[in-house]
Amino acid sequence: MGAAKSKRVPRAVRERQMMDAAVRTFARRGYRAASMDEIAELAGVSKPLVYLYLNSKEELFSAVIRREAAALVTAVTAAVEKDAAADRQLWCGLTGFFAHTAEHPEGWAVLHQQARTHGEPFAIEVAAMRAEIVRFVAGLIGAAAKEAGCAGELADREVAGLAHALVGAAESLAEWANTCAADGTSTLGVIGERERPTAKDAAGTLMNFAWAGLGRLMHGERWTPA
Amino acid sequence: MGAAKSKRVPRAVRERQMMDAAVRTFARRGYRAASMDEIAELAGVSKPLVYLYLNSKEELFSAVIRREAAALVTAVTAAVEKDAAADRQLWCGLTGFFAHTAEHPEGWAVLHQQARTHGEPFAIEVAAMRAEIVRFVAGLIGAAAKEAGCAGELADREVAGLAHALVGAAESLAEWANTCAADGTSTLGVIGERERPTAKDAAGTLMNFAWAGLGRLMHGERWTPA
Amino acid sequence: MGAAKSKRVPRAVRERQMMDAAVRTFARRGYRAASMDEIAELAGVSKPLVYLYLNSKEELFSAVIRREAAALVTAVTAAVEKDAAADRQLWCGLTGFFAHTAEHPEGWAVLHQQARTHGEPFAIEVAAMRAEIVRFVAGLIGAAAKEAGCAGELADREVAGLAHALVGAAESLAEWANTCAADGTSTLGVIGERERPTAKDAAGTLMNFAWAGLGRLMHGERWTPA
Amino acid sequence: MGAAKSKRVPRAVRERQMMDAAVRTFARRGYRAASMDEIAELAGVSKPLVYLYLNSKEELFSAVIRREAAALVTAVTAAVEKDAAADRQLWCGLTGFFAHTAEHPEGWAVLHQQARTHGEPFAIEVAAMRAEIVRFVAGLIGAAAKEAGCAGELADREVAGLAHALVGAAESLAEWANTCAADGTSTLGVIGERERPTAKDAAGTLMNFAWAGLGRLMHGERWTPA
DNA sequence: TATGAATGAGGCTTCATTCAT
DNA sequence: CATGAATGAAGCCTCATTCAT
Repeated sequence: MGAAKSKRVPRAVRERQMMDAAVRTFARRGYRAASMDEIAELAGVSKPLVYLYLNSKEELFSAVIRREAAALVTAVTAAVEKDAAADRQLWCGLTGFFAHTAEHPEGWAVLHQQARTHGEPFAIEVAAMRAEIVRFVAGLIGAAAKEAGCAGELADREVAGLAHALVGAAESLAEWANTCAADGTSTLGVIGERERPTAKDAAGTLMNFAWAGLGRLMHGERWTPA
Repeated sequence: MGAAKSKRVPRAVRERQMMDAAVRTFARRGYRAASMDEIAELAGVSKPLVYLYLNSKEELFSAVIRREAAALVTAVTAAVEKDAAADRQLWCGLTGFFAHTAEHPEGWAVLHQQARTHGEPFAIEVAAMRAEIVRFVAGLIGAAAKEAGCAGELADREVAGLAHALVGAAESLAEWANTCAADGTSTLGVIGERERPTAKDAAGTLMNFAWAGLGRLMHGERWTPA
Repeated sequence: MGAAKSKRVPRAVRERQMMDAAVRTFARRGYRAASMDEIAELAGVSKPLVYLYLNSKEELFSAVIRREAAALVTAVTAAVEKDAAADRQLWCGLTGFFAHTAEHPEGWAVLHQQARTHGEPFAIEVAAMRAEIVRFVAGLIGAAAKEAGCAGELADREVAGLAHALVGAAESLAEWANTCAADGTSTLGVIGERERPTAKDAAGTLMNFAWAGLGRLMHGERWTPA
Repeated sequence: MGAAKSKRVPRAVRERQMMDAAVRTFARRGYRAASMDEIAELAGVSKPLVYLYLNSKEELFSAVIRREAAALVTAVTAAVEKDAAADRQLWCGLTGFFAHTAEHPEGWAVLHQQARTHGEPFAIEVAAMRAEIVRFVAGLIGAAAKEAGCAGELADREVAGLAHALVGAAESLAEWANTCAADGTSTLGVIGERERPTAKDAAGTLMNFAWAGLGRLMHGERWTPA
């Protein structure tokens, strides 16, 4: 299983191997159910070495979260074209987001499902990353409003709420996509759609879903129950 | 502790007490970290009685999920006005959803955070409930399209994607609202807004966010990257 | 080994069995080297039961110390004749002390060797017991001085030092006696004397050693280096 | 950390550094709780080097005991004036003993507290040292008896018991003194006196306590319970 | 002379689960 | 209907010790 049994590996490499194994295991089993034994075996090392390098299950999880969060933020940031129009930037970011979560489903699972479920010490790290992204999106919405010459129509608070909803929808779509994609053994895919959307499809769906609506909002057209 | 020590209680009542305790405990600690000891104590009974009535931790969790899922579906279903217009129906459903998740945050936490995080046996039950809701929403979108006389503009697949995004956004908002509402000690609420939105506010935000965009879509106005 | 396998024993009894096993094991191996496994086996129960009743190794050790300290103080206290002369009281106390430590060598070993060696939480309990005894002895010395009509000759501080030395000598003799008495396998007994002194012998030795000297001190005869 | 990292140090020096670190660590933590890691770090070397030079934890501890025991015996021996009167010799020896234990509290702690607590292999080495000292003291008592012209009054066995008690009292005083001297944070010092006695004070206390009594004994005056 | 890399073994603790009453 | 007594299995973590350089 784990890597071919190669002895005497430099620390940095071993640490990466261990964290890879940890991401996988935490994603598959959840924080509590994942055992250090399993992680060590998957990494192809003995348990004491994991402790020597990463100190404890908690610190290991924390390190994993930080690494995956940084990778995600980097991917999204790198995907946007800096000087494009706001809608273009948002589309780029979403595409980057969906592409990254599709390529690293286990990292995304750890961030989205596990970290938020297991108490403050971890949730805070994820919340910080999420807040960064929400701020970025809110900035784009605000910029778009200005570009459209209707800054006054949207209160800051409203912009924040919309950004939150957008990010939430994106997260939800990403998880849904990954659930569909799981190998054929999963019974979950059976319910609902089957084919996994590409990153561009997902981004397009979301842009259509939201951006168009934002356009109306910016022109003061609001939906009201009555 | 838990309930006042009253002996000789009929089975149905005892079972409800146990499941209430279980919901609370699972929501607070997560599936793995919740101990049968804690659940039994919180329910005010001895552990063997829990096993006598609910057989095992797994079955107990399963029963909890089914109960909470049914309650949520019932609440949402009951909230819609059967013969109203599609947008009105959607708004009603969303309002009912946000109201129920706000009144039963622990049930919602178990459904949304715990059940999906802990392997197939449980996730399937939640996925089924979610699929039911998604179908309902998709039906509304389709109906709205028909009402607007533009059925042909939206492919079924597109409708399903939009329904998914809408449900995802709603779930995200619901969780966010509950996180805000947690007692002041939570550091998570600090990031982003502070005041918890009412159910109607949340539903309105989402309708504005999505419905308006849907309107455009139905008229064939699509957003494209180029 | 451990007691004949008797199931379903009331808690109080089981707790005593466990503590007996613990005293034995701690005395034999020392606090750190004693394993909960060994204690449980010696007590004839499973390890979880030990934890259920006594919570942790630390608490178990603490409980053992308290029990043994109380037993020793009780034994010494019970041995003195309340209204006798001071020297008689001291002799009685010493006899009781030597008799108790001889009958409970493992308890004494835990108090004298283990508890003082393993950090404050435990050492404090023993120090408290020891202080109680030292105060008692100091009181007797003071009383004797008064009886002899020479209260002024001995400063309080001097009395305390003497009491300390006397208690220390008694402890040392008790340990020495127990070391001698250890079964034939011990190589320690070979060095020095062989026959174990009786409690009365030991008390007599100490009275002769110290009391007679105190007599001189009380009359102002002091030893000086020059 | 420990010493400044100086490479290529001759073996003898390195060994001393290691044993110094070991004494300190064993005194602070106890034999079992002391880890080879901590010792190596405190010595400023890598763990394999410790094993290369000292083979195992057990041998290291043994070496430490031998070194400290030899140092103590040497100090006591060197302190006595060879041709002085017996009482003078005893006083000198006690003074030397208290001075040495005060200057090397960690070595004394290892000898007195740790070595005797951890099984035969180590206890024997300490017992041997102790026996040597006891014989020396017994010799002095015998000599004193002869000097006083009353050799017949004291049986050999009685002399041995008295020597034991005297040594025990001295040990007890030494430990008590070191306990007092520990930094102000120790709660143990609070019980009993506060100021640490000098070596000469301690020796004087003991001489007064014991020697005077011995004088009486030598003249046939015995204390009897009745 | 000296060390970074690595592990087998074992200890403390907890938990889901079952008897016997 | 209800429980006090009890345990097998497993998890986290640490340690003394060695290998290859």
